[in-house]
Amino acid sequence: MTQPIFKQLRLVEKENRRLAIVDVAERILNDEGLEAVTIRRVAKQAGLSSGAMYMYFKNKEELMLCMLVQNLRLLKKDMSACIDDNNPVEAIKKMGYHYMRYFVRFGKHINILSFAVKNKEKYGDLNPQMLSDLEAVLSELLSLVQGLLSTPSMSGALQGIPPERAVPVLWALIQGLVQITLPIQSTEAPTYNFDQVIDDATRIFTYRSARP
Amino acid sequence: MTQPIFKQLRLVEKENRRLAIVDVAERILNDEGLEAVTIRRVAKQAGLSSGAMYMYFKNKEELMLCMLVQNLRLLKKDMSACIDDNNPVEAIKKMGYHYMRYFVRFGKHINILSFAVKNKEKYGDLNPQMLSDLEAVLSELLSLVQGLLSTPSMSGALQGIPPERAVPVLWALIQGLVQITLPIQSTEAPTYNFDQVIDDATRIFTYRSARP
Amino acid sequence: MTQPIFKQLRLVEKENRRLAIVDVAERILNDEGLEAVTIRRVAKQAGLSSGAMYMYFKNKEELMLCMLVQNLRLLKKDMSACIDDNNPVEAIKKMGYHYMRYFVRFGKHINILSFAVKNKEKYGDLNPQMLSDLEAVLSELLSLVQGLLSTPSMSGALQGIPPERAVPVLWALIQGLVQITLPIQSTEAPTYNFDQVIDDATRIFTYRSARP
Amino acid sequence: MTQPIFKQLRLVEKENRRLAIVDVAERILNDEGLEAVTIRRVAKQAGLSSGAMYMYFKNKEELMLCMLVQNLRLLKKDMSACIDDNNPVEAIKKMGYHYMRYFVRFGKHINILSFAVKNKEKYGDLNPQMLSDLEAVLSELLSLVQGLLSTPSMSGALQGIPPERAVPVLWALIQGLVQITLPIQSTEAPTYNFDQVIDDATRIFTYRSARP
DNA sequence: CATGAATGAGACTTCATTCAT
DNA sequence: GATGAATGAAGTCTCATTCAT
Repeated sequence: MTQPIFKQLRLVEKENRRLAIVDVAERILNDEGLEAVTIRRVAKQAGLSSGAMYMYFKNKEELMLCMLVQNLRLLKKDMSACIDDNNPVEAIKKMGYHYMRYFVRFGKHINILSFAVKNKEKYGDLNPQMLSDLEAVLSELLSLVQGLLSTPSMSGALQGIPPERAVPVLWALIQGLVQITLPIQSTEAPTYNFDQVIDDATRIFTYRSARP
Repeated sequence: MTQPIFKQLRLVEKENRRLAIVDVAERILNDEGLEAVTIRRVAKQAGLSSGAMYMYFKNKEELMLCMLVQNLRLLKKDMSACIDDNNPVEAIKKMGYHYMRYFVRFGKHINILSFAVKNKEKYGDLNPQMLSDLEAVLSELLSLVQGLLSTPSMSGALQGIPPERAVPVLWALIQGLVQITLPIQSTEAPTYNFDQVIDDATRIFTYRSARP
Repeated sequence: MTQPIFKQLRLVEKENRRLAIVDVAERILNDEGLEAVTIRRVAKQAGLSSGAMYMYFKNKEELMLCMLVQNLRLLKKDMSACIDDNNPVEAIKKMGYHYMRYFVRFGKHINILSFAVKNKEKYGDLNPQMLSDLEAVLSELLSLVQGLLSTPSMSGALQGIPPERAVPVLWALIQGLVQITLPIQSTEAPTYNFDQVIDDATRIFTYRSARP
Repeated sequence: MTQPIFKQLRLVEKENRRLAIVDVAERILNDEGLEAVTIRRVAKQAGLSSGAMYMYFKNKEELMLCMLVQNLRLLKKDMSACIDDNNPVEAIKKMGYHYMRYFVRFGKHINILSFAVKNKEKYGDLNPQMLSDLEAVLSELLSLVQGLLSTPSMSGALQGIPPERAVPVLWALIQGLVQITLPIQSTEAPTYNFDQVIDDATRIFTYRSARP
């Protein structure tokens, strides 16, 4: 009867070490780019042998997936804090800002959805637990946005389009904005600026809601 | 007197072979993803030795750049055909459609802008001709969209935001839409559909212009 | 408590394998010339995959440097054994002989000094430990020669030139002798013979010391 | 009867073009180092196709050999101008200076003798004409030095050693001096200086001749 | 549990040389 | 004579992954 508890503790420790490794991997991703995220480098910086990595992740792919889920959870947490039914326009802007930060951290390197989809085809043998975690956090994110679009004050802007259908539009707008302004912003003479563009976008997008 | 003609013919042939190689590279990009686009594989599928590739492209980077420019030209051609000042909303939709096709073909794998920016820093020695070609086609594309947004019937939707500032918003929206709907669409039970989403988006985006 | 010992043993083994690889590289250098010393060939003859070479040497350059240091250490050991303050002339001859052997083994292919200088510029990231080893053994070698030239019985031959300035002259003479006699000696009908030439050289060089 | 003249002219032209190519190769050797001397690069800079190179040189090896002979001829010409029976010591210094210049130009990259010997083994099929040219110019060079050492005023320094045996000693000294001082001289804080070292060397070497 | 040596494939790239045109 | 496209081998190096210890 004591065994199960032991085992459980072991599992918890293992999960913690997993997270620690993911942290290291993320730091490398940020500091040196996607190509620098190699099993060896992560292992070394995590104080492990490269062989040991395979005790925590079946694959390099699984490590990447784990990073993705981790980051999406963070994004969800940040976005949750933005909800403000009294001022959905402002909330949208804030969400956009958090998405940008997520994008800079992670999304820049790995596209969520194409990753998920592509890998479902190729690596059908990825950890199913992790895949369902991914789906879970994704749907939570969408719910967040949908909740926002369901506030009465937004209905004007949506022009009768049901919120669940407006979600992808809003999400797409934000993602597109980030992607398009980000690389330009790092130029010497940036022609666009994220803050301004997102401001314009929300103005256009929420025209009706502004003056009900 | 015949020599120059000969040489010119040679050059034309060479250019054709370049394009053929780019075609092969693109096929691989589509079928197997970005990482599969290696000099070796392209060469083999093009029926060349890997060494011969360097007769046509100084670099792997130059090959990629060549693909990018090629695709953007196609996109511009397709978009140009959509211009319709009498019905800018419809034009936007069509452009979105073409952008989607471009994105499926190419943009999915390589982000234009981040590519351009990153490489300007790292590979200052890329074929300058090609780089200026890239800049040219990019600015032409932007002009197209800007032209569209400058039609009187659009001014309502923009709410006083000058067209040049609305361009990135529109572009971002389209790009975002494509990215977000595309991978989901290829799922077994797609929850979104590109055509519908872009329809909703234009409805929201151009609310004012619809009923002046 | 046993772990550290284990690790140490591992390190010793690794160092031994390094040396074994250097041995192989040297054999190739001797048998087939400098250009034949490629990572691939060394690896194959050492019974390794080319990839494995990079466990022992960060670079091809590091391998070369390792060979160089190894050989200079041998040279120094051999030269040290020649010191004989009572008969510096004979000592010089013996040193010349050892330098010749070193030269045949290694120096023929790679010029110490130009290697050291060139690489300090280009590869500032070479193993610093090894670079300092190189400098150490080089200065020890120079000290040896300088010590020899500082014996009172040599002062006559130097004609007031301080020993530290005579060092390069002597060294150069020996290096030049070796280089010039060696290739000719391997001809079918050698016109010069190292032993005779070095004999003549010391006679000329140390004229005064011979009859004080 | 006219044919032979034609052919002869053709041959002269061909020889001239050969020399032009050698010139180009040498420029590359000087400017960019030995590894930069590739058939392609030489061809391009000479305004030829790479294929055409093989009309003038059977091999890359033959091109190198041609460069070598060319340079030795230049060296011989320069050295010839130094002969001064009244002041052989000064003449030796000047010869050393010219050897240094030759060395910087060419010898630095390719060792005469080891080249000659090695290639006689490996490439027995090198142009025999050229090989005999090489031998000829080499022996002329040795004669020059030998002539210098045969002047009466030198006999003291040689201590009875016949001039033909002193030749390699002197040559070796010079070659060694150049090799040893040159790389150090390009350091930031050069410890040796060619002019000074050669001065010291001649002082030691010609002790007797200075004060008969 | 953990190590790290080793593999084997593959990445990009350059080169001397040949040969159809 | 001359071209330049093409080859094939070789170069250095990195990586995910496995396995004896």
